[in-house]
Amino acid sequence: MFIGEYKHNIDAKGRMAVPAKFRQILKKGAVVTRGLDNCLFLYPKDKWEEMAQKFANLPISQSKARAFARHMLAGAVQVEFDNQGRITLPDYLRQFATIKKRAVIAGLFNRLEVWDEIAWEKYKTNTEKSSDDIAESLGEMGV
Amino acid sequence: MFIGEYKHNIDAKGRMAVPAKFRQILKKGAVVTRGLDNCLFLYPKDKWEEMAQKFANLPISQSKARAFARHMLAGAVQVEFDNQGRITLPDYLRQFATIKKRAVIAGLFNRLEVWDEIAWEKYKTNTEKSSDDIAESLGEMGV
DNA sequence: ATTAGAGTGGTGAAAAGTGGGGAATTGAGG
DNA sequence: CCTCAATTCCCCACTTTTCACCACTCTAAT
Repeated sequence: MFIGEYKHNIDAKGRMAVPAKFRQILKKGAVVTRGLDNCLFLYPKDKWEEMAQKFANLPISQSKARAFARHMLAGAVQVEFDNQGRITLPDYLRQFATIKKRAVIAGLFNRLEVWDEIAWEKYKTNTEKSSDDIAESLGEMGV
Repeated sequence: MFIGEYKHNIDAKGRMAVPAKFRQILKKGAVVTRGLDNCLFLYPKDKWEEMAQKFANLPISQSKARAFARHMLAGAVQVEFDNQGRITLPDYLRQFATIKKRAVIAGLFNRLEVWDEIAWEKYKTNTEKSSDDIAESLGEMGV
């Protein structure tokens, strides 16, 4: 599955190389969508459909649920690989994540996340400061 | 299992020799990740997957859970041994643990820890002074 | 003293990442 | 229906990094 942290460039045409070790998994199809914390989520197609099903089944009566479903579902695109193992990220997704040139790809087990490099560094320093909190939370999460 | 303390060098390419007596255990695969107190954790693959499964299933909707999953999962890499019994530590992990050249490998029963030598010495002197106090607190945790 | 195992360092070939050019496609205007 | 421009996509070429392999040193044990 997906783990690790990779720094890649995005060229003028919005193309981004996917780490080689993940291409095999994504070969059957991949879906990118708006994620949380201003990053993009990239799912293998089958995993995506499973998630989409969950979002679609959220109670339609609650406005928060509707907003979340729209966020995740309406922003999704299926992406294809070129011969160099790159995918093209549409403008509106790059803008959403404020990705200019340097991007970070993070493996989160069953999905990849795509971050603007600076945003990623900021997020890390912010959350590492509270790493004690996080460690304490281990108990709460049953780890 | 893993016990003991070893001082090894890391070369310009980020390669570090793993103590020979542990290689057999890690032969089937090993995963390094950001640990706590600014050191790295090294787990046998099967042990790690067990943990990763828990991280991956944390609720995606809670920001604390996302932060923790990113710390542990995005910080992880599967490492392979070369013919000399070395593993390569990626830049971002060496930076995280502030490891330059001299590293300490410590056996913690079911995991190995990798420390920058100086950080390790500091940590030891700090905790040795207060180890009596620590021992007192352990009682509260049922040790 | 010799040998075997462990740790360290360097070198060359292969793979991965990056950038750009040209053909094919699409869509609008004549 | 045809032409032209704009965009997309595919392919080629270059650069950088990674990985596998080889060689040396040091320690320890026979």
